[in-house]
Amino acid sequence: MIDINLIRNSPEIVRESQRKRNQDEKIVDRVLEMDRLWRENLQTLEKLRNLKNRKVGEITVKIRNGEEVSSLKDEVNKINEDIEKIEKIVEDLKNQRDRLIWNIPNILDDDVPYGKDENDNVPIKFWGRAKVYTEDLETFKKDSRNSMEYEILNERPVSHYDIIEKYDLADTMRAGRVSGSRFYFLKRDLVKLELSLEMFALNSLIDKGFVIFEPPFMLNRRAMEGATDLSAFEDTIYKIENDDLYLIATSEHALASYHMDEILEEKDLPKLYAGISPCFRREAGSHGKDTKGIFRVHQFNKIEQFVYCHPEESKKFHEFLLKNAEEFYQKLNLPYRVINICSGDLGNVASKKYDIEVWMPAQGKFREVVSASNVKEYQSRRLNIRVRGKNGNYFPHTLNSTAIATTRTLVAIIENFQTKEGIYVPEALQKYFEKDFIRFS
RNA sequence: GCCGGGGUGGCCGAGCGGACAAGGCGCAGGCCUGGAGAGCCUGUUCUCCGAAAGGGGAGCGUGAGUUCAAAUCUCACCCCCGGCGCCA
Repeated sequence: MIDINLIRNSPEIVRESQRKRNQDEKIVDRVLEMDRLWRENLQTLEKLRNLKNRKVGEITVKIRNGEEVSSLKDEVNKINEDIEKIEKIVEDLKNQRDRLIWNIPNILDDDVPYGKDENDNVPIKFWGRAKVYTEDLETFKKDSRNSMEYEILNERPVSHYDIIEKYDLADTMRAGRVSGSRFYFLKRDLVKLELSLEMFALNSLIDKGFVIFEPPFMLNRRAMEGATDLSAFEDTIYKIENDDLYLIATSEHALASYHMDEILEEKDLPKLYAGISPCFRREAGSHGKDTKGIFRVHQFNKIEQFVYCHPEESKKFHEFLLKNAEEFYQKLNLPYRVINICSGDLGNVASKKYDIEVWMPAQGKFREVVSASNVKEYQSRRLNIRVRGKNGNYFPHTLNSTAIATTRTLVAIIENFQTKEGIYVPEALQKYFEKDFIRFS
């Protein structure tokens, strides 16, 4: 949620942000109008309540003195009728205003490049040596801005889907029967490889000073609404029937609402949290995309970084989170690029976002594995999380970033490290996996 | 799930129909001091009007109700503690 005072005092900033996001800027004027009407009526209401309070005070005094009060009672009853009427109007106006504000996306950071859609995202960093099938070379050179080393493959690597089905490392057919499409049974070595990824990421984050959490996998409506936005409720979030509960789509949701309605102490900032949890996503509106295998699924496990910090430090921590995530992929030796998400492709909650995309040699594309967002005070306002400051309380900034999303990283490993005989296990995972190779049999 | 006990400000805690939610702790500012401490004063949630000084309104787990008046009474729901039951 953005600050109503920002809309009141600098509506042009909000309009500009809306324009760059390709979103309605007239909403700003509707908010201002509702706000004006609300304040007008609130004034009237408060004057009436003040009058009533004074009358009730008179009654108190008179009763003490044993005087007659029935005419005063009648007066108060009359005022109460007026109060009741105008209370409804005020409440209604405030709800209308707040619903509008609630739906305004976060104000864009100055660093966000202008763009219409994902094609305008700006690659800013490249790392590693990619394996590129000859037919993909042109795409690769374009997408890597000619800034990455590569080696040519004369044969296209086998898709992760074919490998996991053929060697029984996962079963999506039976999962389809018992749960539906986009579900999977992970099996055999892939289960252990996933656990190795998780241990690797958790231990690294502990070393960097993060406190690790396994959060609740369901949240109530208030917490979920504070952590997400309305479009997430429609496209992403699973609702539990008969209960006020919603399945988290990432542990970010739980870690953001962890401090809901609290006032934090300045000396306790920054708070570096890491969550490990399954992520449940409806994937509504993604029909036809990545329908096979485990790349885009309704349920996967993820280790997430989350930070609460002083507003002046969020820029710094955004880079910190990205650096941590990059380190994981470097240690896994997976070639990647970092992109700065453009205004038209940015989600409502983020003010600025980086994605890490790993080169997938079987798909011949860079694919998203990490998303790192600076949310600034958008979530802390919605969740009513404040920091006690010397000159009054303020809203902390929150940030989140994937550390490792297991299924997508498994896909990256299968695509990048396969041979005819099996899959090489990245060195960083070997001490957890206890083998260096998954042999096809 | 059942039977008790409870939910008050940043924290502790009194109030259990009537005048500003007592008191304490913590924190911030001021006075005092050579400096600190002690002591004294003010402030410590949200919100509206106001340039400010200042003034108003709301707020006692949540929501409804009774009353001129509700932290206080009634009802429903949520959460915490204890006991019983069930249970991986």
